[in-house]
Amino acid sequence: MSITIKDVAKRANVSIATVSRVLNNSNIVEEDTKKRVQEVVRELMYLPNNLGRSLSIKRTEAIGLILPDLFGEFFSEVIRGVDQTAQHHKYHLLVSSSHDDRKEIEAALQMIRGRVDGLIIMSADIDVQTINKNLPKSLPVVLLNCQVDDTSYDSLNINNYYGAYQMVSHLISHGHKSISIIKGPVNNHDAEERLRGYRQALRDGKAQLDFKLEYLGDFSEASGYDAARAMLKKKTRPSAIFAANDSMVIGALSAIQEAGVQVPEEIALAGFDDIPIVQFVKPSLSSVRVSINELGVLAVNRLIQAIRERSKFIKQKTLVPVEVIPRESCGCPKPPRIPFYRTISNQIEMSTQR
Amino acid sequence: MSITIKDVAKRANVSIATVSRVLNNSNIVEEDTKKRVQEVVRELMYLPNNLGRSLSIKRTEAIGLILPDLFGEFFSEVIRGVDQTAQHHKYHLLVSSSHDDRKEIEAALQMIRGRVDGLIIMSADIDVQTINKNLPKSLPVVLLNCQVDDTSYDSLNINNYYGAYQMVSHLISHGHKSISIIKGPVNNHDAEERLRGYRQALRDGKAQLDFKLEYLGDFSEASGYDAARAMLKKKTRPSAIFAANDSMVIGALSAIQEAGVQVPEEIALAGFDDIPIVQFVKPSLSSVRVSINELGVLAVNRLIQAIRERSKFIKQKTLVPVEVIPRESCGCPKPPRIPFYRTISNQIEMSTQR
DNA sequence: TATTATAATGTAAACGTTTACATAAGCATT
DNA sequence: AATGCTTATGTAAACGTTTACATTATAATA
Repeated sequence: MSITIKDVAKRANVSIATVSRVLNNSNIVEEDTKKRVQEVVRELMYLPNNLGRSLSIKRTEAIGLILPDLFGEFFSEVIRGVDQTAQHHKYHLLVSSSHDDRKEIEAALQMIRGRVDGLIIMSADIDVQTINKNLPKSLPVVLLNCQVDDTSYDSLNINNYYGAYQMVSHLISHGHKSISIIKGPVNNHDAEERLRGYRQALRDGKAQLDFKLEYLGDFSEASGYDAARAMLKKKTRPSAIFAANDSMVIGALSAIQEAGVQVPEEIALAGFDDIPIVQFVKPSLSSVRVSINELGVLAVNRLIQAIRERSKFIKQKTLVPVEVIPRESCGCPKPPRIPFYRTISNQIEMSTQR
Repeated sequence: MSITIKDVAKRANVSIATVSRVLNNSNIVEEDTKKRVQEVVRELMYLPNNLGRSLSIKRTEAIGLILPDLFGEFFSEVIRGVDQTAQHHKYHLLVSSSHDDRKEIEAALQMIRGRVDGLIIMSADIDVQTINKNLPKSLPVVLLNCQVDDTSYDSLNINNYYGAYQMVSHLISHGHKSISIIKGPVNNHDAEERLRGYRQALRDGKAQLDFKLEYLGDFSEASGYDAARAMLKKKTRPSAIFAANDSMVIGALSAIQEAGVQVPEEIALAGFDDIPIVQFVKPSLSSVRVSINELGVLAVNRLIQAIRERSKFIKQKTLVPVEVIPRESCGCPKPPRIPFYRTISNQIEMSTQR
């Protein structure tokens, strides 16, 4: 069927060892034979088989990435960061998705096993057991935004606490003393951390810390809308609102504008995540940008280090930095719009232009 | 190092063949031995090695996808379609990116070779030679939106012609007789096809076909802006504008609104690609949606067929259907906004909620 | 009881590489 | 001329599986 190293060896009148040496340009092969072998390789259009090679050298020179989904801008950004960094380290990338489904996660782990030298896993509800059961202990693994308490895996998490802290501190620096929060759902780890950051910023900034200022939301636009309506009904309303995510801040904005209240003059707004829409609404919304790309970059760097150092590698928990993006809604001037290269249109054209 | 089938065999006092049979639950193994082997497998936490397996059975049960980039909503959508369909067919997915770079494309092809049973390639400037040189003739390949004239590869392309034709016909159905086009760059295949569709629709719809109505653009927002300004300066202006992509239609909208002209009352607008922003601007913009997801689905289906049928498989060129999405800018009522699940925010939360 | 069919298991080759080791040839050194 | 060193090449084992074929044990048949 396919042309193998044996065919080349036979045709060039050498042993397969010599052919292999030529291919991996080992320097101990005579110029003459080298030429002859290369000639035959071209002639037969021989292409080495990676499976055989990997099996032999016990390396695949590829790393794996398992995501809950491959869909949407967030995961796309992760993939991009991972891809670029992997390529930079001369590693190839293998992507798989789990759809946050127990069965599929196991299938993904099993499929990827043996095909990669290391693995990055991003999944909300993966547990250490599942990983242990489906991956050899020897395979380097980095967990991305997984909520595992276990210290037996290296892990990276978004610094929700610090992001919220920074954003709220920024609001305080605008002179706000009474800042409400629209919280995320209970038992959500991100939400809890963001709340914690909010509270600490109030304490440190000597602003009003009061449970009355805390409203419950569930990360949905609707819950943000409801929370803002509730605030506006009160006798005294806060001078600023920090929502635990952007969806809720958008909902809140609707409610506030409906009530004829001016943003940011009468009430300032800030969110979290920096989703694309926040820069298109009016006024543009201040938010905390999660450097998703960097998430991927860091993950790969940790992983490669783990692969290289093997048992010497020290596992740790890393917090990925975030960045406050001030816009009109907190009282800052509107920054320039992001470049257009992000849009589908341009991508299609980029991919089809010669 | 790692536990292999031999370790299991030794421990269970059977041959590796028997262990293999148990693992692939061949039915010709006695219940007793089966139990014993399974016991040992659990005990040693044995995990079969995929490389060895694939090498032996000459199948990997994976397909590859090579994209120009892994970044952004467009490719993300492609990946999603491919991923889902592959999973449906019990194939795993391996993704790699080329960055539209000659060297990287070759590296990607070489790396993926042997690791997959079939390959989907999406790249603007790949040529048949490169593929031939780096992939065995026996590997099934499907080309996605590549401009290759060669018939030796199965290929899928977006139906630019029909999309433009449909959109312009839609404008005509609104009563427009004088419809301008802002063309894409010359020598761009997509642009040419969209222009062709525009002209044919005018012919068939008995609307005014006149080179004076055709303005040159380069797919950029700025070029759309310029083209619209030029139109507005003329004595008689068209009653509708069809831009060859959405970026340009957004630029045109700016120019038109600056001039104080009403959309769609005084001039109607339509674009191509259906990028996310078009539904957020005011008025929302009618566009042609490229079913990117379907692109991926179709590609996988073709590929799997090619893998299954091998030499019996008949290569062809397929055009992927597109869909007109009427919105306010062409005079249609505003359709409901797309659900919010597409945004980064929700994805983060979805991926971290338990 | 001898023969044959069936079922369970083992043996070994195969998949396509790499590489430690062996071999052989050439050459310089004594 | 014998020895050792270098260099080029070959041999064969190894990587971890699957599987055709061989072997053995067991049951069914005459």
